[in-house]
Amino acid sequence: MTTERPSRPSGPFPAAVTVDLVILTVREGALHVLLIERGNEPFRGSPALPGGYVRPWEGLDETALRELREETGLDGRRLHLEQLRSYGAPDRDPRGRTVTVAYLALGPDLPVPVAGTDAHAARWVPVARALGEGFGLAFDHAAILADGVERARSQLEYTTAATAFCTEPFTMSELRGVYEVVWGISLDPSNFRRKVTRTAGFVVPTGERRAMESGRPAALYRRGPARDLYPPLLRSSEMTASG
Amino acid sequence: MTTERPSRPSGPFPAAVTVDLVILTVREGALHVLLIERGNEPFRGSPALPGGYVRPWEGLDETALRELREETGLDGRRLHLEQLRSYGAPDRDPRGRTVTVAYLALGPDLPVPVAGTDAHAARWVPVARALGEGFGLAFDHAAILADGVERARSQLEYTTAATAFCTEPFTMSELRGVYEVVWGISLDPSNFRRKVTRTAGFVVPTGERRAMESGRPAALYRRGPARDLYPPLLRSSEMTASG
DNA sequence: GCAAAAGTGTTATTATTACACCCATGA
DNA sequence: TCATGGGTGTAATAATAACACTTTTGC
Repeated sequence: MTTERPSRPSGPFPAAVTVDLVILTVREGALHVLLIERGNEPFRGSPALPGGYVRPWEGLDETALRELREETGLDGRRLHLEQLRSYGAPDRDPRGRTVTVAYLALGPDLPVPVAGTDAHAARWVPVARALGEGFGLAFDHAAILADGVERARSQLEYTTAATAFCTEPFTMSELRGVYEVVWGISLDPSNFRRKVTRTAGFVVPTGERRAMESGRPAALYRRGPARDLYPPLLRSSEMTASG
Repeated sequence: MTTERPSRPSGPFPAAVTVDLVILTVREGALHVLLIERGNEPFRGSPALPGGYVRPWEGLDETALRELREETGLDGRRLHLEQLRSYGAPDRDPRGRTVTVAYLALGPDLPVPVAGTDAHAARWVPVARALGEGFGLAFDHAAILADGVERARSQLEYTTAATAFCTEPFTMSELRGVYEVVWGISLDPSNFRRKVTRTAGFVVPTGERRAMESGRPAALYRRGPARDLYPPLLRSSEMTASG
């Protein structure tokens, strides 16, 4: 709280606070989200975003990190993890008033959540399907997921977050593929390369090369220290929509 | 909530949920924030962001709108109002666990909060002072305010939010002044004008003019329908720092 | 050699920047 | 007429977009 309002009877009332995670990755040429299957009512059996209650002694970020570790076995400090926004419609949970703080995590194609301690039926689902008709995401999770995807798209414009989707070391094609998959458009390879390599600190070449299935071997890169992109890499300027 | 975790005893525990408002305006050539003076412990007598408890039947946006109306007497639907982010450090309120959802409101130089029903000692404070040494904002409100200011700066780059600071109708100078005050830099008047007028829907000319203290009368404009700026008006590209 | 993908170069277009200069008004 | 912003024009620079072309691999 922060401001009492003695003149108006509106003191604190108990609410449950949770953290839900929108964990995105790029797999098989499509954006995927990590979903679990609910084991309890309400929405028993429905797919849902992983998440859980904030514990009394935890900060919100801490809860997000813990949930991420529990659900995926991954160290959140090595992923892109940021608070997305909060959702608190009074009827969002039929059991009672809950407010959830959503977090967005971006990571490379993780070895499927099996490492998690209690990864109950966690699985990767293409975002297009999870947001499609009749998929039936629990609660308001479809809206949260949609917001998360939009945030991810925007992050690709102004930050180096795309590298979070790549397993190091990665090729320029792989990085470009992230943009293409997340934005759903095609980018001109040569213009993309120029943009990335000329942005100081976006990627650093390892000097190594990797042979591809076919064609000339590609140079390998790692994430650079830069976090922000200037100038940004705007999707509306669609470099090239060469299907 | 969303995910129970039967294997781990971590059920819901009561937390108070509040909404705090970062209400910004431009006055006398400086960015100001609306602060109240706390009447109760803790931080009794300290300046703080206006805010209050979320009521049982309210959504978060509703609470923000209600608080805005109560504190300033203004209709939030006519201001730029958006969720900023949430803060939930376990020790942020000594009375107990609270999570606050901060909102950012941008408005023209409001007729000082007197209209509010219970505007207890609400006043405009220059942001530079509120964030300065020894000002003593309650709770973690200094961090929230800093985040709000940074968000506002960023919004000016990518959206037409700057018009929210202007009283209609406004002149090009007034709009430019908003950018200069919020960003703390000087902009080249002619380049700024070109940028604004060439962005479809940013502003619409009224056809009227207003005589200034000195010099040629300035054309008047109103907010246009556009919400996003493309291309953006980036502050790093500092048009001109002719300060 | 051929296909395929990496990578380089070149040009046209657009956006940004800097700044010169004219316009309309009050004093 | 002068001082003071408002407002227009223009040229240099930088970024983007489109696309031709060369390189290096596997087969």
